[in-house]
Amino acid sequence: MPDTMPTAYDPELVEDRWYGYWLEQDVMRAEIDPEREPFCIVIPPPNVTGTLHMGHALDNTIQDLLIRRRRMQGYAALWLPGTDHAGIATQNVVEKMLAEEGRSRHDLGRERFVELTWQVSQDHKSQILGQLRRLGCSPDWSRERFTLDEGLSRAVREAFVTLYEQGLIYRGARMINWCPRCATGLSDLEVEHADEQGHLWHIRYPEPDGGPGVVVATTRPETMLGDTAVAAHPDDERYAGLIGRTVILPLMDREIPVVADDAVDPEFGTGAVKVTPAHDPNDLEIAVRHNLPHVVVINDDGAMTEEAGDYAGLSRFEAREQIVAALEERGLLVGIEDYRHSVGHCSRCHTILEPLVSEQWFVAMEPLAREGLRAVDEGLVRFVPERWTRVYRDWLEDIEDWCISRQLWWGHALPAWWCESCGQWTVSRDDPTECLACGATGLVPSPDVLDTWFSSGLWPFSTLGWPDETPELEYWYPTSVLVTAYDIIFFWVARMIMDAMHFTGKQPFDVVFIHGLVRTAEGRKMSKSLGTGVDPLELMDKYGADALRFALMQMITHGQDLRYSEDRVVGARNFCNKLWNVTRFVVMNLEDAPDERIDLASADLSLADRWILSRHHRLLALVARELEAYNIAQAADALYEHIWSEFCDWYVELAKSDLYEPESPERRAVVQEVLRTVLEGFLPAPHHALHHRGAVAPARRAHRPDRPGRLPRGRRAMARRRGRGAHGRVAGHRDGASSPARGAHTAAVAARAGDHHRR
RNA sequence: GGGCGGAUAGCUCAGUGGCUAGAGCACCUGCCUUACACGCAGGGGGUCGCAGGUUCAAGUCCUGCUCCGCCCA
Repeated sequence: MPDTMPTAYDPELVEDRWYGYWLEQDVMRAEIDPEREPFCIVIPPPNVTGTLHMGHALDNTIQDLLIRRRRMQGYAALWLPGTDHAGIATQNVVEKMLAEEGRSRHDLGRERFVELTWQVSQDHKSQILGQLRRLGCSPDWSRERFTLDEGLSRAVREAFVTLYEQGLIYRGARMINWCPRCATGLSDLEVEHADEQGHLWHIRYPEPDGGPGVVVATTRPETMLGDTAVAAHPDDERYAGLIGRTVILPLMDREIPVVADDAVDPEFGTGAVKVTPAHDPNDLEIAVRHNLPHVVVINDDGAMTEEAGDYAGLSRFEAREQIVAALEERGLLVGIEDYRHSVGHCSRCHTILEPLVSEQWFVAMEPLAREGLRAVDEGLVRFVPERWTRVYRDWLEDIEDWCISRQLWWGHALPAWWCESCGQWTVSRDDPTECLACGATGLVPSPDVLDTWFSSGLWPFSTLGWPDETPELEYWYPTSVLVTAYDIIFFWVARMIMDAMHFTGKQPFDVVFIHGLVRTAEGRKMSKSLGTGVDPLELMDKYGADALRFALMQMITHGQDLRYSEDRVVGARNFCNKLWNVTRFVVMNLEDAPDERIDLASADLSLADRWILSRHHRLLALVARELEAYNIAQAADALYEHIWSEFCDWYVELAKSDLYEPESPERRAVVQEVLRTVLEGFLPAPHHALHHRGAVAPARRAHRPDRPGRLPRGRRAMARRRGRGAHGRVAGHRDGASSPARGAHTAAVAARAGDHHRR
């Protein structure tokens, strides 16, 4: 046996092979079973924008740990895999590909662009799923979903139409964030604010009679062309005399009023501000209060409109330069100061956004937010760590309506049709042939698609068959745990909770386990474009999937970002090697052990025997407790400590004399029994290896019911011995984790240990 | 401006009022001892961010402050 076990652990020899074996044995499939308790995790669907990064490796390692543990405990444990079409993100990826060839999406046209994006996304999807397999993940592959597949698209329509019928989706002209490059509206969440060094330009707006007028300060002089007023605080004595009078808007020679408004901060700039209702949300509010007209001077594409007079057609940046120059020439530029201010950028392409008034579709969030708050208030959803509850709550308590329409090509079509006859919208579950308002035919489908997060919000129940009342939904929903990073609490977690409460009347999951982001050793963000990304595939090739997984598990802190360094994976790989070798040692020394187990409770135990058994039971209890509390790193560290420092360094060393020169055959047999008992505690597989030397039928032990009231749990053979494949053939068991090959060293060790204690 | 998190060994981090504050990595010394050199035995290394307070006892609880990071507006 030892001659077929190399002295150094070699993941390549076992990982693929065992994954294939699990597939062959169908151990990942979850089936509805009224005799068992359901347990369900739906995967946070990776975006089909590319391949998996370290964050995914972390997220999915945790999920695999949780699902394997429950599977081994006898639950009907479903881990539902899938991917997200990721609307704007994927569209951007494909547009960048085209840009490299000097083409744009418009060169292809909508139909061909969407076709291309399908190809690209399918390509990414298969890579992603392959990476999950490489990582050793054990979802039920037969239930894989994609946000754009037929069933989920139907769920999206159902949700949209229902909200519309309930008056919670409406269409209207509102000021929204507009990305001139993507040429679409965005939600508030898709805006990335960054402090940038800019200028505060002080511009004089003279009085019609040539009087000095007022000096306003602005960071965006190009918008002045659309000014329809100047405003000052009502208590600001500097401008008391000007309120109610007019000034001349330079360059446009338009007479505009000076108004008093509480919203003006007297401390900012000169205390007088220009009012551009069409291009600034705060100015729009002032305009509403003072009944001011709107003048649109910047277009959808970021160029100046006809309303911009001499500047029409220029880009907003060129216009700024020329306007500043023109003002200076006319002596109206009173001063320029350096000024750091926050600028909104498109979270996908980083273009500076324009606030524009635009006709879009919105979800009225307030009623939904109330339901979302109820979910946490009543304890239906529990955040782990608990402090994220407040982050979630604060956002919901102060929520704005959600702009859900996107002027993109990649995504779910908005189920709305425009009637050219009466100008009304028809919103419908099925493609309508005539206008619901006037009955006219010739409806024009909306060209818009939905915000990608609209479909993600339905994910926990749409993947289980909603809106149909499927057996899966009935059995596994609400799901058990959601595992995700804190950066998508608003985008995704909150919306899932609100949608679930609204559409299903139940929480989408009982627990949200929030983890941090994987950062570089220096604490920087990992990013492919910055060259700071680390490819999990490369690490797995170098050290094995288990080493990566165990390293990640050890690094998990509650909600803290974790700093990755390769040293950690090396350490975990060494631990894998330790496990391999102690297994080797035990296997070698149990060649002649009897199949009959010794009852340690009545055996004549040495001090060392009693010590290690006591430490071992303490470890099993500790791991179980830590995992129930989602203290994954603590569980991993406890295992590491116990296996290495207690079992290997002390017990195995002490056992050698009893094995090599025993006082009596009985003594030797007892030590052998202790060795296998402890080893099985964290590595169930040797159980088989030790008992299948001869002709013992694997099935007998594999199906040993080891807990009354539960269905039999399988045990996995240690079938790595070449030429003895039969020993590893354990048919029909449902245990997907107990192989020393992969699961054993990471998730399954922890899961197994915890499970052991539960019995 | 509001909120959250962090500050403990050179680095990354545990530490849930109670023994001499721990681990991994790194470093130093000695070992290829028949499970493992991806290893073994041993060693050095700390003003627990600062200042107060509570307590028989504080890295841990309270107050204030400093610095770093993140989120929101």
